Amino acid sequence: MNNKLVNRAILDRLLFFIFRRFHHIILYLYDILLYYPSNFIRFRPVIKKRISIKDIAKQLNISITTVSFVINGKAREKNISESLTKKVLDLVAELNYHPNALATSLRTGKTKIIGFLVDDISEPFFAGIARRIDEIASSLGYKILFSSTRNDTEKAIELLHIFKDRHVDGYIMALPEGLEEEVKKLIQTDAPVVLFDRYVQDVKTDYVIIDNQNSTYNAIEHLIKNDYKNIGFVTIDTVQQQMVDRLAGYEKAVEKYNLPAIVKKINYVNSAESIKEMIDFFKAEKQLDAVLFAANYICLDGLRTFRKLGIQIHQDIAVVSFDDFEILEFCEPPVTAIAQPLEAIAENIMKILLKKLKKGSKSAEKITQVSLPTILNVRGSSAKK
Amino acid sequence: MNNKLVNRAILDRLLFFIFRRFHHIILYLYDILLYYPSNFIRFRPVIKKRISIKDIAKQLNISITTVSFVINGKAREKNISESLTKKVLDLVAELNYHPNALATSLRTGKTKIIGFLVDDISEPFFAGIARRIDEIASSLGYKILFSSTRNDTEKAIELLHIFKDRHVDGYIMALPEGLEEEVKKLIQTDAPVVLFDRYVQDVKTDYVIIDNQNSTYNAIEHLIKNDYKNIGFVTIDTVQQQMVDRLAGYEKAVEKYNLPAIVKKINYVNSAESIKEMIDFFKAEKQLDAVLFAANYICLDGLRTFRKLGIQIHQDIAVVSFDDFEILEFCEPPVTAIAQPLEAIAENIMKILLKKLKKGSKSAEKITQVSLPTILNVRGSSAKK
DNA sequence: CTGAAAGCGCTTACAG
DNA sequence: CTGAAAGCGCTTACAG
Repeated sequence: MNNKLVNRAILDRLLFFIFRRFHHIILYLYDILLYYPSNFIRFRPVIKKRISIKDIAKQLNISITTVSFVINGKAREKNISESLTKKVLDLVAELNYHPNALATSLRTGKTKIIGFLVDDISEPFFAGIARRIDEIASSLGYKILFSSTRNDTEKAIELLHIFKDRHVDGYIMALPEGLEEEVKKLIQTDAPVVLFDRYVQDVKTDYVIIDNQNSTYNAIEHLIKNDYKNIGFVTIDTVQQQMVDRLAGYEKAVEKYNLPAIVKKINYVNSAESIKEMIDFFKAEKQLDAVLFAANYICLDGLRTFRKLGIQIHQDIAVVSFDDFEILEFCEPPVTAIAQPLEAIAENIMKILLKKLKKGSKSAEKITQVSLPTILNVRGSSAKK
Repeated sequence: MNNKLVNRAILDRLLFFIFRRFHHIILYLYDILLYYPSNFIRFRPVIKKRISIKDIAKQLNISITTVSFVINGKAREKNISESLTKKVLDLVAELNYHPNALATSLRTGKTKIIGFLVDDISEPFFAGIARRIDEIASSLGYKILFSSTRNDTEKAIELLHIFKDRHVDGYIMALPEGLEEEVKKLIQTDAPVVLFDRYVQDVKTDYVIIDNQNSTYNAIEHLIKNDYKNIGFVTIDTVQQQMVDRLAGYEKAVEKYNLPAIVKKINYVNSAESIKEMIDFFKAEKQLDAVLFAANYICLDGLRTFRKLGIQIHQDIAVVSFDDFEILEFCEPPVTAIAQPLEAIAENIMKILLKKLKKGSKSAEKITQVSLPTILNVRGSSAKK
């Protein structure tokens, strides 16, 4: 019964008062006693505790320094004998020891965590990027912490701060509106940041986008070659650079071929409102023989509009979608689409980020800005008249 | 020039040899000097360093203990005077101090990170759950670390270990095949684990699933009420409990109404192979007037099969899909579907997990197993003959 | 070739 | 009502 009361706290106090200078030595002896209790006195069962570098060192009677070096693959560099190295590695394997990542992080300042911030992780495009980024990151020992801003600037700023507090090593984000200044500040602290999907002329940083202007230009040229002459362009009313660029590509193409520019800029609130606006648009512009929808959700609403108006794809109007998604394959006929190269986008993001991560936070690095080509998946909806 | 060389390392050494016992006091003086260099000697600009609890304490001339208590809202509890509390909070706000989450985690053993493990984060169902879980978690100070197993058992086990090494506070997972033993081990260590989507009879743990059996039962009953008499069921050949339950619901329904059970179990490898098998099936079973596809990807392949065979939805065969997804709305006519309640699933997962997180890791807790009802979205594909 | 010890930035049991 | 100090589990500059 009394043995139970002999716990570390009480022992500590006693030892402290007996002889302060030998505190550590005595504690050490006490530890031995804890580890091999049966050799000394009857003791309550040893509590299973997470094994640490100290335990490894103790069992081999060497210092934790040596253990640390071996574990971190610095055995050769630090001239640690092969036999000792092997002993350490064997024990590590035997005890299934894994270093505490938290302690390592606190010490080194690196967490091997990357923050991933997008509007909504459940959007297929972002979810697709997330999966691919995670795959590359995981293979290199990094993990992804994600969050969705849900188009809320306040929330986005807060999330950025949370990432910072948690010491993420790097940031990947589809820049939310209103976060330009925060991101600038972040970049000034030498934090590795890679943007994708959107970019802002004003924010000088690394990013990976697609070549929006040429994508729409090529799509429109494809329609023109298939004899379409009244080609509409449905987009949203925004200053977002990628949407501006898509429109510019359209305008460039129709101008070059001397065709009329028929543009509808939806004041996007939600799907229902958007459909209403499109109904008016398509009713007013009966001469249209083709249309390009500037993004997946716009195209979705466009297809819904066609249903309501009884408009037949291809038969009544040729259709091209910016962004490719499964539904397009199931339309009758299937819809031609500009596809974003998810794989390439993810790879480029990670390539840039990892380069920055490796370099350490020395500033004055070069900025890498990548613009990737898209693929035009030609289907029945844009076939020759 | 020489001033530049007066760096902390050298000073440390000197101090160390001069008088070891006063080391700390001297260092403290040195710190003052660092902070107010202009008062003493010409010094290079102070390096901007991350502000810590120490800095707050030093500036107010109080102990870090007090600062810590105030920051953690224990001021009242620890009887710290209101005026001092205010002083601390003011300085914290002024200096924009944020505690280092890493240090807190190392000390407390809590990371406020939840590990989220699924087959593929880019699948709409998982991505949808991910977003909702993140929202609830974020509002409570937790963050989500995710990874995709890609149906690789080895990888899944590794990922689980990585989560463990990173000390996630809890786990949410759609149990991958072959991970039963690992998860059992995890649960034995009192780690909070909540499964969803799948479950295994054998693994006693908390989970949130949907009521698979009743879902298919109701859907079949719906078809029967609309006069369908030869109802097929297309599923995959698997022992996964949720698929077994879906089949059971079907079988129960046709048995009750004395109808034939016409079941196709696909040996699922990929979409192309699956379509091949379905083509054979539908060619052989011409008498079918309705079919229920047991999951979204099966339904997708079913729809592709219909295209190839020129089978018209509803006109030739009534269709119901287990899982609702956007494409179904765009079919002609739109397809009836059993919809999983994403919101409710996410909420239940988090409710259970948070309860376990709060309790601390005392074992002998009750196990919560939730089975949620689904919604049958009735559309044109299953209308009366 | 190896080890003692400081320190990353917190929390908290004690002491007064 | 407040503080000194140990300790979470690592890494690494020094010392020998």
